[in-house]
Amino acid sequence: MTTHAGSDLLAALEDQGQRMTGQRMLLARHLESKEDAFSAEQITADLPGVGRATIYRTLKILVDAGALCKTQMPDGSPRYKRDDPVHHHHVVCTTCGKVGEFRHAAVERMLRAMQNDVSGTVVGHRLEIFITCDECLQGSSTQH
Amino acid sequence: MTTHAGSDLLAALEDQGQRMTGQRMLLARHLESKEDAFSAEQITADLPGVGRATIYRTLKILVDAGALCKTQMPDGSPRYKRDDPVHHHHVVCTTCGKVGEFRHAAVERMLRAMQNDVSGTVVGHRLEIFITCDECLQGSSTQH
DNA sequence: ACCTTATTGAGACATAGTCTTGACTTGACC
DNA sequence: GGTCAAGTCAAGACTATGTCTCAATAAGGT
Repeated sequence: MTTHAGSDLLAALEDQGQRMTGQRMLLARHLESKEDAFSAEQITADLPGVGRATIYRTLKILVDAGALCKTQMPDGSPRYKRDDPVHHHHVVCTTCGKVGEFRHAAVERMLRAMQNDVSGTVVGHRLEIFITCDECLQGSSTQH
Repeated sequence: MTTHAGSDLLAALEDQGQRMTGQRMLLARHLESKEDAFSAEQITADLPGVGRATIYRTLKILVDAGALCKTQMPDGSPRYKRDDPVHHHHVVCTTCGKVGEFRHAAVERMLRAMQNDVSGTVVGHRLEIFITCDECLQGSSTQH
């Protein structure tokens, strides 16, 4: 067994048949420490020793492998986040940028209904819910 | 009345209290002629006489005014499209890039259910359905 | 230890914008 | 019709998010 204890990200890379390089281990370790959603650029700033191309390349591999989720802010700018690999959607706070997950039966039901309604074959979807989270609501009300 | 016959886009700009400049009229007239979704960059190529910044600025104004819709391809690249101003979502063919609209009770029902489920206040959402449209399906099957 | 092959970093290139600045228009007021 | 402030313009610098190429390096199987 070549499992790297506690790192699902490294495991995901291995599963993809990728080589374990120093940069990837650095990156994986760094991402494990991130609780919140982050931009690729943040990571390049955090890890000046790792090239930009490598970071973008590795993020892409991890997204494709399902070990990382990519979501988009209301303005379209992308954010990455470690997430449950099971299918879900994102709740994004437009104020603080925090990203949460949700699964809701109504969503899946809606998507099934959709399939019968559109002409052509549904191959995917994207759903994001934008909110102002409780913390940000409190923050703005105390500033009154 | 200063209505510009047949141009809801110009009307939208006026409603926003924007000045009617030559560039904006050119742009509006050009957009009226577009049936399908387009990228901002296409427009800059179509109208070499109008500056890039002006085009991006005006598109943004039109999107904010609800006269134009902005949607995103699966890879995140944005497309603009003239659309019904009533609330709807987009069906995007991942093969030919054609963008259609749809409205479905299940979607709105789902969003209402959502409201009660997330912590915070829902301020918006984004939903795109990716399909392979009938034409593209036929095209690929005949190539077999 | 060796050798093949994947991976890396640097930097060019592409796309989608935003921002600044000095010049030019609009449109409102006379 | 002329004046003038404020809004708008084009050019071009700058940012973010990627992708691609290429020469140099490092993994990892044997």
